[in-house]
Amino acid sequence: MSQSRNRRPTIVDVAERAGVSKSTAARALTASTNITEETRDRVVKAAAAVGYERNHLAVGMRSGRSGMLGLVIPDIANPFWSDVARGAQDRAARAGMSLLVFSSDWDPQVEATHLQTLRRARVDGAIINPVSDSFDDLDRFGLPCVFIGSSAERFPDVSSVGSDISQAVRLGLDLLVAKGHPAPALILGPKSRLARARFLRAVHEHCVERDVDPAIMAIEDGEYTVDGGREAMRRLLARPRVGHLAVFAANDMMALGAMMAVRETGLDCPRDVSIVGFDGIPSGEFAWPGLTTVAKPGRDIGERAVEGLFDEIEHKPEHRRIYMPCRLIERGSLADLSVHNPMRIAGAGRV
Amino acid sequence: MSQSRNRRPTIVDVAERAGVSKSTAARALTASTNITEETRDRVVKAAAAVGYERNHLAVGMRSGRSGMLGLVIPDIANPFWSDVARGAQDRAARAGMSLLVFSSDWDPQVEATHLQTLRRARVDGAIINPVSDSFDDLDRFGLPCVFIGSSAERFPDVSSVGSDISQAVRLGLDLLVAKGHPAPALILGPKSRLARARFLRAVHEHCVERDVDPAIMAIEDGEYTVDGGREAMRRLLARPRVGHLAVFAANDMMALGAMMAVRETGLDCPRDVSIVGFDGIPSGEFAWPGLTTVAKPGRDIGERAVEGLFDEIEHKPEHRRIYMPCRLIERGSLADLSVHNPMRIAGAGRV
DNA sequence: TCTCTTGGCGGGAACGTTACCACGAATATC
DNA sequence: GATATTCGTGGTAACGTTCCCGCCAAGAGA
Repeated sequence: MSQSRNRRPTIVDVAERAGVSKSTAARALTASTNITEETRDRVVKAAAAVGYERNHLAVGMRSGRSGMLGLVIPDIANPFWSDVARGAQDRAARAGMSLLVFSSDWDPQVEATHLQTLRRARVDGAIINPVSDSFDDLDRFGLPCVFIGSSAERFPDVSSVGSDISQAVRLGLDLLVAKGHPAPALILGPKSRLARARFLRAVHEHCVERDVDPAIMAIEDGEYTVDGGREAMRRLLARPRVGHLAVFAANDMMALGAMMAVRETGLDCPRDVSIVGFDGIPSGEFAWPGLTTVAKPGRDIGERAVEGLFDEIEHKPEHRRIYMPCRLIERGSLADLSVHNPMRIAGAGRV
Repeated sequence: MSQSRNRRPTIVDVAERAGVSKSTAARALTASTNITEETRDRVVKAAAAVGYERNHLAVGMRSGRSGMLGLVIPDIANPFWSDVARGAQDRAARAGMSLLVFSSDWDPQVEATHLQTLRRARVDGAIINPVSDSFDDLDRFGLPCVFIGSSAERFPDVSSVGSDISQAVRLGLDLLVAKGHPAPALILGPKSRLARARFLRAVHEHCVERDVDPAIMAIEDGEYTVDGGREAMRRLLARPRVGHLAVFAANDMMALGAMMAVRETGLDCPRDVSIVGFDGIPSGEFAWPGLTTVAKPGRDIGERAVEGLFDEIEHKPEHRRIYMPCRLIERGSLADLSVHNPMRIAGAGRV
C-alpha cells in the first residue's frame, strides 16, 4: 500500500519496510553516529530490497549543494576542449560530482544563456573559458568559478588554470634553435586576441636572452584555423628568402594549414620548410610528415580546474593562477640543420 | 529584512517586493493564464530587481522533471563521440535542457556507476552507448532511455539511433568498384565485436548483388586502433599479390594505421595501395594523402538520439530503431584505376 | 533508591517551487 | 434584479531529504 507501482521508492518506503522512522532511516543511510549496527543493517537491507536511490534533487535542495559542476567551453567537438572536458569529468566523478557541459561557440550571447542555465541548475561551481571580452555577467554570476584558457588572463580577480605559454614557447624555440633555426618565422593569431600578445611576448623574452633581435623574425597573422594557417603560409612563401624556411605556428590547426600550403606550392616539408605547431591535437600525429608541436596538457588542465574549483567552493582562499607546463612532441615536420647532424651533409633532412 | 545578503533570492522575495502572494508571483513567472498584464509586469520587474533565478532543483522536485538528460559514452575525448556529444548537447539546449556527460571507458563497472549517478540525479532520460554485453542494469534502470552506436543492436526492446552500416558499406564499395577495385581487401575489427559482423554482412550483400564471390576478398582483423590497423596492413602486404592493392578499413584509426604501414614498407598510397576508411574523424583530413572515407554523422546521431529520447519521455510510443545515413568524403587515398580515367595511362593515380 | 548522563530513536520543520482549491469581484445570462 | 460564469488572487499542501530537538530507556554514580 505504501509504495505504488509507478512511483520511485523514497526514504519513507525504506523506513516503513525496516520498521523505523524516516529520521532513523536517513541516519542509517548517511551519518555513522547515533545508530545501532543492527538497525543500520536492517535499513540498508530494506533500502536494497525496495530499490531505493537517494534523490539528489531533494538532497540538493535541503543542503544547498547540488553535487553538480558546470563546464562552459567553446566547442566540445574541438579536440583540445574535449580533452579538457574529459579531464574535468574524470576529476569530478572521482569526487562523486556530475558535470553539466555546454558549448558556447565563441558566442557571448550563447555563453550568457548557458551561464544562466548553470545558475538556475544550482551547480556548486563552474569552469568557464570566457569568450566575452567584458564578461559583464561575472559580478552577477555569483558562483564559485574557475576560468580556463588564455582568455582568463583578462580577469585578475578570478582563479584560473591555463597552459604555461612562456614555457611552451621556450620549448619550441629551444628546439628550433637546437636544430639550426635561430630565427624562425611566426604564424600568429589575430591581433585582437590576447593569446597572440602572450605568445609574442614570450618569443621576445626568449630572443633577448639569446641576444638576437626579434625584429628579424618574419610574422604573419591569421585566424586560428586551417585556412588561416594556409593563407599565412602562402604570404610567408611569397616573401623573398634564401634557403630553408622554419615556421613556428601558434596553433596546430594553423600549422596543419601551413603544411598544406607548402605542399600546394610544390615544396616539401621538412626538406624546404620546417613547421612547429602548438596545441598537440591528435591530427598532428597522422599528418605527413608528423607535426612537431608543443602539446598543451588539456586533460590535466581540466583536472586542475576542477581541483581549483573545489578549493574555491570549500575554503575560498586567495585567488590563484595556475600555469600547466606543456610538453614537446617531436615528429617529422622539423628539419635538423644543426652542424652536428650527419644527415645534413646528405641534404636529406627527412625524418 | 526579507532578503539577507548572502541568500539567493526566492520567489517569496519577488512576491513581497511586487506586493503579491507567492502563488501569483509563480503564475506571473510561468503560466500565461489567470493573471493581469499589469500584475505580471510588476512581478517580472520585481524579479529582475532582486535578481531572481528560478531554482531548478525545487522545480524538479515539485514537478518530477529535473530538466536534465544523461549521456554515457565511451570517451568524450574521442573525436567521434565528442561529435555525438556536441549534437546531443545542442539539441538538448534548444529544448531548454541540460546534459550530464559521462565517459565509461568501455568499462562495464564504470558504466554501472555512471548509470546509478544518473538515476540519483533524477535525469529525465538517458542516452547510452552500452558497453556491457549483458547490461543487466537495463531492467533496473527504469528511466526513459535511447541507445546509440552499433552495440545497441543487441537490445531489441530499446529505442536506438545508429549509423546505417549497410548504406555506408554500399557507399564505400560502390566507390571502390567505380574506381576499378572490384574486390578490395578488408581490415575489420575483432571477431568478438558485433559491428564486425554487421560490416561483413553488408559487404556480402553487396557482393551477391554484383555476382562476385565474397570469398575472394582478403580479410585481416585487428583492434579498432592505429596499431591494430598497422599490423593488419602489414599482414596484408605480406601476402602474395599482383599489382595494386585496395583496402577498405572498418574504422578510420585502422585506416590511418594502415596508411602508416604502407609508408613504412616503402610503398606509396595511393600509387601502390588504395585505402578507404570508415568514421570520418578529422585526422583523416590532415593525413597525407587525405583519407577517403565514409563519414558517420556523429552530430546528427546525437541530435536524433535526444529527439528520440523526447518521444520516449513524452509519448512512449513503440520503440524505434533509427539508422542515420553516412556520407562519402573523397580525398586522395583512393587511386582511380577505372578504364575511363585518363590518368591511368600515365600511371600516376596521385590526386 | 534517586538523579544524572548517555545513546538511540521519532516528530516536525525547512529547503523553493507549483498545483489545487477557495474566495471575492466583475461581468454575462436569463 | 437574481443567478451563473469567468477571472484574478491568496492560502495551503506536497515533492524527498536532512537537521534540530525532545523523549525514553538504560546504565552510572551518589
